[in-house]
Amino acid sequence: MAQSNERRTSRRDIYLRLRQMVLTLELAPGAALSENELAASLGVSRTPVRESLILLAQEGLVQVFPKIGSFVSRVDAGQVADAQFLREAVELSSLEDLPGQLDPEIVEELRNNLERQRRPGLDREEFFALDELFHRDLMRLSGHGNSWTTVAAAKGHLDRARRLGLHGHESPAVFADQHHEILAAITDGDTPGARARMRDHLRAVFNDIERIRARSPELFASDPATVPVRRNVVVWE
Amino acid sequence: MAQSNERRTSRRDIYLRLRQMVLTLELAPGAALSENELAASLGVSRTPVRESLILLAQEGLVQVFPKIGSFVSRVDAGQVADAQFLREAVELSSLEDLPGQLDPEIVEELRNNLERQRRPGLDREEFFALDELFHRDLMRLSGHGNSWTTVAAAKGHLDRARRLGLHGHESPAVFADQHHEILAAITDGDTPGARARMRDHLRAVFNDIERIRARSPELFASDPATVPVRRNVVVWE
DNA sequence: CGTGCAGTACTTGTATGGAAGCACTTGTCG
DNA sequence: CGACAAGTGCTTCCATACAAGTACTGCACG
Repeated sequence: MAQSNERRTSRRDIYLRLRQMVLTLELAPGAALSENELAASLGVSRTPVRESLILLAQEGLVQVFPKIGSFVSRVDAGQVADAQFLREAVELSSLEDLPGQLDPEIVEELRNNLERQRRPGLDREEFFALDELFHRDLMRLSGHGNSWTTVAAAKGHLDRARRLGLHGHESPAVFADQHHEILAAITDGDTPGARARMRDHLRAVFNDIERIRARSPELFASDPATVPVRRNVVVWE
Repeated sequence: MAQSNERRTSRRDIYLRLRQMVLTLELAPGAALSENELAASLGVSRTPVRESLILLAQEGLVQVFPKIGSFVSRVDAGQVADAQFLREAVELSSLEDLPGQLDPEIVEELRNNLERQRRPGLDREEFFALDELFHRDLMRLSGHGNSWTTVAAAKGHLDRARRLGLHGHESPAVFADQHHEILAAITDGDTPGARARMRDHLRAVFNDIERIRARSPELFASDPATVPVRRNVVVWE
């Protein structure tokens, strides 16, 4: 896209880096952040760090309590459900707008993507990256690629919950199969079938979450207005 | 909601104020902003102003060009269409999840709202505020009130376009009638009817935009990568 | 008169120093 | 021993100074 337009700036780097760390659970839900610490460890001043935290706070990925502290937000079950609803509504509606003739370039890309999803020895993050691209390209097929951006921004909590779900022995192969069926229905021109399979797929993803929530409740927010805990002294190394 | 939780902070005030000014067109699309000027006129330092602009930039309501300037973003036809798609998908899907027994409190609120929409002498901003609440409450009926927040955040461009559309002699009465029909279908338990009327309503809103775009093209972005113009020297007084 | 170049006035980005506030710790007094 | 209060150390917020970069302005020169 307008890649040359966006000048490289320290804030953008830090923002993307922190965001990735939160989404991949490298920064665990509930972890305490600190402008000073982050600034020191990232080698910049507090300003770009602080501005990044503010952006992440607007996305709901961190919580900032004035004069108290900043924390990686716990996975909120309500927000997960909201993101699920939003995503389902948008992705299913998008299927209704599929054109008669699919863009062969995107279809080719989707097929390549699917093949890579089946590659053995795929690690979790690689699979998630492919999954993200797959769903985005599906929406590009119907000309709603930009709306995927909004969905992607809103589903931070959902993504973290999914990563928790795949933390164990879950295999991504099941999801890859579902992806395959969805694409098959689309290329067959079977819109109702595509809708049904897409809905089943998204719900399957969602159902995993309740399972993991029962297993690791401490990563989820119990109360919408959670009380922040003071920084636990964690000596690393 | 958690009103007492959010402490009053200078940044939050400024952010909300600027956002309102952009959405109500008090700050016209394309207008040049300046951290220094805004800070001076708002009586604070650059910091909270700057942080607010960064947030608004993430919402797409302003554009910040490093070392060049900040500008109220022009209404982007693409973003308007994206917002329309998103909103339609979410609001229509929400209707599918309506419970058998509607919350009487919300229904009552919706009825009161409708009555006020018909009050003669209603000005534009009053109508928009009521419209906003009406659609939000509709989603609350199906338990998706939180998702409205996401939609509301994404439809900034759509809202500005709508305000342009109602700048002329348009009467909100037509929309109030449509609102009435939607609510009637819902309380009758006629979900398909509600869907159809809601879709017509949202499309009617959208169609107005193309009309106004033909009339005032300068407020719309011609090119996705618009070239910012240097601040025009406007001496006031 | 046209053209190029240096100067200037502005912009946002980053760094840094208090200001204000919260929570825990510790000492003191009943 | 228990309770209360001052102290300490941390946090984020805000203000401000400087750095880096852009675009316009006006003058000199061909």
